[in-house]
Amino acid sequence: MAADQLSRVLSALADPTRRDMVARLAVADATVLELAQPYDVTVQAVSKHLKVLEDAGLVSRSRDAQRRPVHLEAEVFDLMTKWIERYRRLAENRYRRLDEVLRAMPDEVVKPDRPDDRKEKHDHQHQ
Amino acid sequence: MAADQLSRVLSALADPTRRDMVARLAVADATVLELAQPYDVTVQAVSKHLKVLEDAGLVSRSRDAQRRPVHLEAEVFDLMTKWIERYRRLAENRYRRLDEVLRAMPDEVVKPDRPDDRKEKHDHQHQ
DNA sequence: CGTCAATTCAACCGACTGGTTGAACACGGA
DNA sequence: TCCGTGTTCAACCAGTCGGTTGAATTGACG
Repeated sequence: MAADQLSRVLSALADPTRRDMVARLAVADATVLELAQPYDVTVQAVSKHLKVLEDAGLVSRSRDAQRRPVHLEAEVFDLMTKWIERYRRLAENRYRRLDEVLRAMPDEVVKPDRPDDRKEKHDHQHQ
Repeated sequence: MAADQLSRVLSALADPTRRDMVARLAVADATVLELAQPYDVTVQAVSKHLKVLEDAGLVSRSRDAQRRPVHLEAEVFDLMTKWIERYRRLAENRYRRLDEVLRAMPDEVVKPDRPDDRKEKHDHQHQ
Protein backbone atom coordinates (compact mmCIF):
# COMPACT_ATOMS: atom_id res chain seq x y z
CA MET A 1 0.00 0.00 0.00
CA ALA A 2 1.03 3.54 -0.67
CA ALA A 3 3.59 2.09 -3.05
CA ASP A 4 4.31 5.11 -5.22
CA GLN A 5 6.51 8.02 -4.24
CA LEU A 6 3.76 10.62 -4.08
CA SER A 7 1.78 8.47 -1.69
CA ARG A 8 4.81 7.99 0.51
CA VAL A 9 5.57 11.70 0.57
CA LEU A 10 2.02 12.71 1.47
CA SER A 11 1.69 9.96 4.03
CA ALA A 12 5.02 10.94 5.58
CA LEU A 13 3.96 14.56 5.94
CA ALA A 14 0.54 13.68 7.30
CA ASP A 15 2.15 13.23 10.73
CA PRO A 16 2.57 16.51 12.68
CA THR A 17 5.78 15.38 14.36
CA ARG A 18 7.35 14.52 11.02
CA ARG A 19 6.15 17.80 9.58
CA ASP A 20 7.81 19.59 12.46
CA MET A 21 11.05 17.74 11.83
CA VAL A 22 10.96 18.83 8.21
CA ALA A 23 10.34 22.40 9.34
CA ARG A 24 13.37 22.27 11.59
CA LEU A 25 15.50 20.57 8.95
CA ALA A 26 14.63 23.36 6.56
CA VAL A 27 16.61 25.62 8.89
CA ALA A 28 19.58 23.35 9.50
CA ASP A 29 20.75 19.76 9.24
CA ALA A 30 20.57 17.83 12.50
CA THR A 31 21.41 14.47 14.03
CA VAL A 32 18.82 12.01 15.30
CA LEU A 33 19.52 12.93 18.92
CA GLU A 34 19.21 16.62 18.22
CA LEU A 35 15.95 16.07 16.40
CA ALA A 36 14.58 13.95 19.21
CA GLN A 37 15.31 16.57 21.86
CA PRO A 38 12.10 18.64 21.75
CA TYR A 39 9.71 15.70 21.50
CA ASP A 40 8.38 13.66 24.33
CA VAL A 41 9.20 10.33 22.71
CA THR A 42 12.18 7.99 22.66
CA VAL A 43 15.05 8.34 20.23
CA GLN A 44 14.00 5.08 18.61
CA ALA A 45 10.63 6.55 17.71
CA VAL A 46 12.33 9.53 16.09
CA SER A 47 14.64 7.18 14.23
CA LYS A 48 11.58 5.44 12.83
CA HIS A 49 10.06 8.75 11.78
CA LEU A 50 13.28 9.57 9.97
CA LYS A 51 13.16 6.26 8.16
CA VAL A 52 9.70 7.15 6.88
CA LEU A 53 10.92 10.55 5.70
CA GLU A 54 13.94 8.94 4.09
CA ASP A 55 11.87 6.30 2.29
CA ALA A 56 9.76 9.12 0.92
CA GLY A 57 12.90 10.79 -0.37
CA LEU A 58 12.34 13.84 1.81
CA VAL A 59 15.60 13.55 3.70
CA SER A 60 19.00 11.96 3.23
CA ARG A 61 21.60 10.89 5.76
CA SER A 62 25.32 11.24 5.42
CA ARG A 63 27.93 9.71 7.65
CA ASP A 64 30.08 11.72 10.08
CA ALA A 65 31.79 9.30 12.46
CA GLN A 66 28.99 7.62 14.44
CA ARG A 67 26.68 10.53 13.77
CA ARG A 68 24.25 10.47 10.84
CA PRO A 69 23.39 14.09 10.04
CA VAL A 70 19.98 14.37 8.43
CA HIS A 71 19.57 16.65 5.44
CA LEU A 72 16.34 17.89 3.88
CA GLU A 73 15.91 17.22 0.17
CA ALA A 74 13.95 20.06 -1.36
CA GLU A 75 13.34 18.52 -4.78
CA VAL A 76 10.65 16.10 -3.66
CA PHE A 77 8.39 18.97 -2.70
CA ASP A 78 7.91 19.63 -6.40
CA LEU A 79 6.19 16.29 -6.79
CA MET A 80 3.47 17.44 -4.44
CA THR A 81 3.29 20.94 -5.79
CA LYS A 82 2.76 19.65 -9.30
CA TRP A 83 -0.02 17.27 -8.33
CA ILE A 84 -1.77 19.85 -6.20
CA GLU A 85 -1.51 22.65 -8.71
CA ARG A 86 -2.92 20.55 -11.47
CA TYR A 87 -6.14 19.65 -9.69
CA ARG A 88 -6.54 22.90 -7.85
CA ARG A 89 -6.54 24.76 -11.14
CA LEU A 90 -8.89 22.23 -12.72
CA ALA A 91 -11.31 22.51 -9.84
CA GLU A 92 -11.27 26.27 -9.96
CA ASN A 93 -11.73 26.48 -13.70
CA ARG A 94 -14.57 23.99 -13.57
CA TYR A 95 -16.47 26.38 -11.37
CA ARG A 96 -16.83 28.84 -14.21
CA ARG A 97 -16.77 26.40 -17.09
CA LEU A 98 -19.43 24.04 -15.76
CA ASP A 99 -21.72 26.92 -14.98
CA GLU A 100 -21.57 28.04 -18.57
CA VAL A 101 -22.02 24.53 -19.91
CA LEU A 102 -25.03 23.88 -17.74
CA ARG A 103 -26.62 27.05 -18.89
CA ALA A 104 -25.98 26.26 -22.56
CA MET A 105 -26.88 22.57 -22.77
CA PRO A 106 -29.75 20.24 -21.83
CA ASP A 107 -29.11 17.99 -18.80
CA GLU A 108 -28.84 14.76 -20.78
CA VAL A 109 -25.67 15.90 -22.49
CA VAL A 110 -23.91 17.09 -19.40
CA LYS A 111 -24.99 14.82 -16.58
CA PRO A 112 -24.27 11.21 -17.68
CA ASP A 113 -20.64 11.99 -18.30
CA ARG A 114 -19.72 8.43 -17.52
CA PRO A 115 -19.70 6.35 -20.69
CA ASP A 116 -18.82 2.70 -21.04
CA ASP A 117 -15.09 3.24 -21.05
CA ARG A 118 -15.43 3.12 -17.27
CA LYS A 119 -16.94 -0.37 -17.38
CA GLU A 120 -13.73 -2.35 -17.61
CA LYS A 121 -11.78 -1.43 -14.51
CA HIS A 122 -9.03 0.65 -16.03
CA ASP A 123 -5.75 1.63 -14.48
CA HIS A 124 -7.17 4.96 -13.24
CA GLN A 125 -3.73 6.21 -12.31
CA HIS A 126 -4.02 9.78 -13.54
CA GLN A 127 -0.26 9.90 -13.77
CA MET B 1 -4.06 11.62 16.02
CA ALA B 2 -3.84 13.70 12.87
CA ALA B 3 -6.19 16.08 14.62
CA ASP B 4 -5.47 19.22 12.63
CA GLN B 5 -6.83 19.96 9.18
CA LEU B 6 -3.52 19.86 7.35
CA SER B 7 -2.81 16.39 8.71
CA ARG B 8 -6.23 15.21 7.63
CA VAL B 9 -5.81 16.63 4.14
CA LEU B 10 -2.39 15.10 3.60
CA SER B 11 -3.44 11.79 5.07
CA ALA B 12 -6.55 11.76 2.87
CA LEU B 13 -4.53 12.36 -0.29
CA ALA B 14 -1.89 9.80 0.65
CA ASP B 15 -4.21 7.10 -0.69
CA PRO B 16 -3.99 6.58 -4.47
CA THR B 17 -7.67 5.68 -4.83
CA ARG B 18 -8.73 8.82 -3.01
CA ARG B 19 -6.31 10.87 -5.10
CA ASP B 20 -7.87 9.41 -8.22
CA MET B 21 -11.34 10.32 -6.96
CA VAL B 22 -10.20 13.87 -6.43
CA ALA B 23 -8.76 13.90 -9.94
CA ARG B 24 -12.07 12.78 -11.38
CA LEU B 25 -14.04 15.19 -9.22
CA ALA B 26 -11.91 18.00 -10.56
CA VAL B 27 -13.51 17.27 -13.92
CA ALA B 28 -17.09 16.88 -12.76
CA ASP B 29 -19.24 16.27 -9.69
CA ALA B 30 -20.29 12.65 -9.27
CA THR B 31 -22.41 10.41 -7.09
CA VAL B 32 -21.02 7.66 -4.88
CA LEU B 33 -22.12 4.97 -7.33
CA GLU B 34 -20.53 6.75 -10.26
CA LEU B 35 -17.32 7.20 -8.34
CA ALA B 36 -17.26 3.55 -7.32
CA GLN B 37 -17.64 2.32 -10.90
CA PRO B 38 -13.96 2.11 -12.00
CA TYR B 39 -12.61 0.62 -8.80
CA ASP B 40 -12.57 -3.00 -7.84
CA VAL B 41 -14.09 -2.44 -4.40
CA THR B 42 -17.57 -2.28 -2.95
CA VAL B 43 -19.63 0.89 -2.86
CA GLN B 44 -19.33 0.93 0.91
CA ALA B 45 -15.58 1.17 0.67
CA VAL B 46 -15.90 4.15 -1.66
CA SER B 47 -18.39 5.71 0.71
CA LYS B 48 -15.80 5.43 3.47
CA HIS B 49 -13.15 7.02 1.27
CA LEU B 50 -15.53 9.89 0.62
CA LYS B 51 -16.07 10.35 4.34
CA VAL B 52 -12.32 10.73 4.76
CA LEU B 53 -12.18 13.31 1.97
CA GLU B 54 -15.16 15.11 3.45
CA ASP B 55 -13.68 15.19 6.96
CA ALA B 56 -10.57 16.73 5.43
CA GLY B 57 -12.73 19.40 3.84
CA LEU B 58 -11.71 18.32 0.35
CA VAL B 59 -15.23 17.54 -0.85
CA SER B 60 -18.78 18.42 0.08
CA ARG B 61 -22.04 16.61 -0.55
CA SER B 62 -25.35 18.14 -1.45
CA ARG B 63 -28.70 16.39 -1.65
CA ASP B 64 -30.53 15.59 -4.88
CA ALA B 65 -33.37 13.23 -4.07
CA GLN B 66 -31.72 10.04 -2.83
CA ARG B 67 -28.48 10.94 -4.58
CA ARG B 68 -25.67 12.75 -2.80
CA PRO B 69 -23.57 14.43 -5.50
CA VAL B 70 -19.99 14.93 -4.40
CA HIS B 71 -18.31 18.22 -5.13
CA LEU B 72 -14.62 19.05 -4.92
CA GLU B 73 -13.70 22.01 -2.72
CA ALA B 74 -10.71 23.76 -4.22
CA GLU B 75 -9.91 26.09 -1.32
CA VAL B 76 -8.37 23.44 0.93
CA PHE B 77 -5.58 22.90 -1.56
CA ASP B 78 -4.20 26.27 -0.54
CA LEU B 79 -3.51 24.93 2.95
CA MET B 80 -1.10 22.42 1.50
CA THR B 81 0.39 24.75 -1.03
CA LYS B 82 1.18 27.28 1.67
CA TRP B 83 2.88 24.77 3.93
CA ILE B 84 4.84 23.21 1.11
CA GLU B 85 5.94 26.48 -0.42
CA ARG B 86 7.20 27.79 2.88
CA TYR B 87 9.56 24.94 3.58
CA ARG B 88 10.52 24.30 0.01
CA ARG B 89 11.79 27.84 -0.32
CA LEU B 90 13.55 27.66 3.03
CA ALA B 91 15.28 24.45 2.08
CA GLU B 92 16.35 25.79 -1.26
CA ASN B 93 17.70 29.04 0.15
CA ARG B 94 19.61 27.17 2.80
CA TYR B 95 21.40 25.32 0.05
CA ARG B 96 23.09 28.47 -1.19
CA ARG B 97 23.38 30.16 2.18
CA LEU B 98 24.99 27.23 3.94
CA ASP B 99 27.40 26.73 1.10
CA GLU B 100 28.61 30.28 1.43
CA VAL B 101 28.87 30.02 5.20
CA LEU B 102 30.86 26.82 5.01
CA ARG B 103 33.25 28.35 2.57
CA ALA B 104 33.73 31.45 4.69
CA MET B 105 34.09 29.98 8.18
CA PRO B 106 36.04 27.26 10.01
CA ASP B 107 34.07 24.10 10.82
CA GLU B 108 33.88 24.72 14.57
CA VAL B 109 31.80 27.83 14.11
CA VAL B 110 29.33 26.27 11.73
CA LYS B 111 28.91 22.70 12.95
CA PRO B 112 27.72 22.84 16.61
CA ASP B 113 24.81 25.01 15.60
CA ARG B 114 22.61 23.60 18.36
CA PRO B 115 22.75 25.59 21.59
CA ASP B 116 20.94 24.87 24.86
CA ASP B 117 17.66 26.43 23.79
CA ARG B 118 16.62 22.96 22.70
CA LYS B 119 16.89 21.56 26.22
CA GLU B 120 13.41 22.45 27.51
CA LYS B 121 10.84 20.70 25.35
CA HIS B 122 9.26 23.60 23.54
CA ASP B 123 5.96 23.67 21.73
CA HIS B 124 7.59 22.94 18.36
CA GLN B 125 4.38 23.57 16.45
CA HIS B 126 5.77 25.73 13.65
CA GLN B 127 2.34 27.23 13.16
C1' DC C 1 41.49 -3.21 24.38
C1' DG C 2 37.48 -1.46 26.79
C1' DT C 3 34.19 2.04 27.16
C1' DC C 4 31.00 5.39 25.89
C1' DA C 5 27.86 7.80 22.78
C1' DA C 6 24.83 7.64 18.67
C1' DT C 7 22.07 4.90 16.07
C1' DT C 8 19.46 1.04 14.60
C1' DC C 9 17.28 -3.68 15.01
C1' DA C 10 13.71 -6.72 17.04
C1' DA C 11 9.76 -7.89 19.34
C1' DC C 12 5.80 -6.44 21.18
C1' DC C 13 1.30 -3.58 22.01
C1' DG C 14 -2.97 -0.84 21.25
C1' DA C 15 -5.14 2.04 17.86
C1' DC C 16 -6.34 3.06 13.36
C1' DT C 17 -7.20 1.70 8.24
C1' DG C 18 -9.01 -0.26 4.18
C1' DG C 19 -11.53 -3.74 3.06
C1' DT C 20 -15.47 -7.05 3.52
C1' DT C 21 -20.67 -8.61 4.33
C1' DG C 22 -25.26 -7.70 5.86
C1' DA C 23 -28.77 -4.76 7.40
C1' DA C 24 -30.92 -0.26 7.70
C1' DC C 25 -32.36 4.14 5.98
C1' DA C 26 -34.16 7.69 2.51
C1' DC C 27 -36.66 8.88 -1.42
C1' DG C 28 -39.08 8.90 -6.03
C1' DG C 29 -42.12 6.56 -8.99
C1' DA C 30 -45.52 2.98 -10.58
C1' DT D 1 -48.32 1.82 -0.51
C1' DC D 2 -44.85 -1.01 -1.94
C1' DC D 3 -40.65 -1.41 -4.70
C1' DG D 4 -36.19 -0.15 -6.31
C1' DT D 5 -32.25 2.59 -6.21
C1' DG D 6 -28.67 5.04 -3.78
C1' DT D 7 -26.40 5.61 0.39
C1' DT D 8 -24.90 4.77 4.95
C1' DC D 9 -24.43 2.14 9.43
C1' DA D 10 -22.45 -1.82 12.09
C1' DA D 11 -19.56 -5.47 13.02
C1' DC D 12 -15.78 -7.81 11.82
C1' DC D 13 -10.86 -8.97 9.98
C1' DA D 14 -6.01 -8.50 8.53
C1' DG D 15 -2.44 -5.33 8.08
C1' DT D 16 -0.11 -1.04 9.13
C1' DC D 17 1.36 2.65 12.41
C1' DG D 18 3.31 5.11 16.29
C1' DG D 19 4.94 4.04 20.31
C1' DT D 20 7.47 1.26 23.84
C1' DT D 21 11.64 -1.60 25.96
C1' DG D 22 15.83 -4.13 25.40
C1' DA D 23 19.69 -5.66 22.82
C1' DA D 24 23.01 -5.10 18.99
C1' DT D 25 25.98 -2.29 16.09
C1' DT D 26 29.25 1.26 14.93
C1' DG D 27 33.04 4.20 15.53
C1' DA D 28 35.98 7.67 18.44
C1' DC D 29 38.90 7.96 22.13
C1' DG D 30 41.55 7.10 26.58
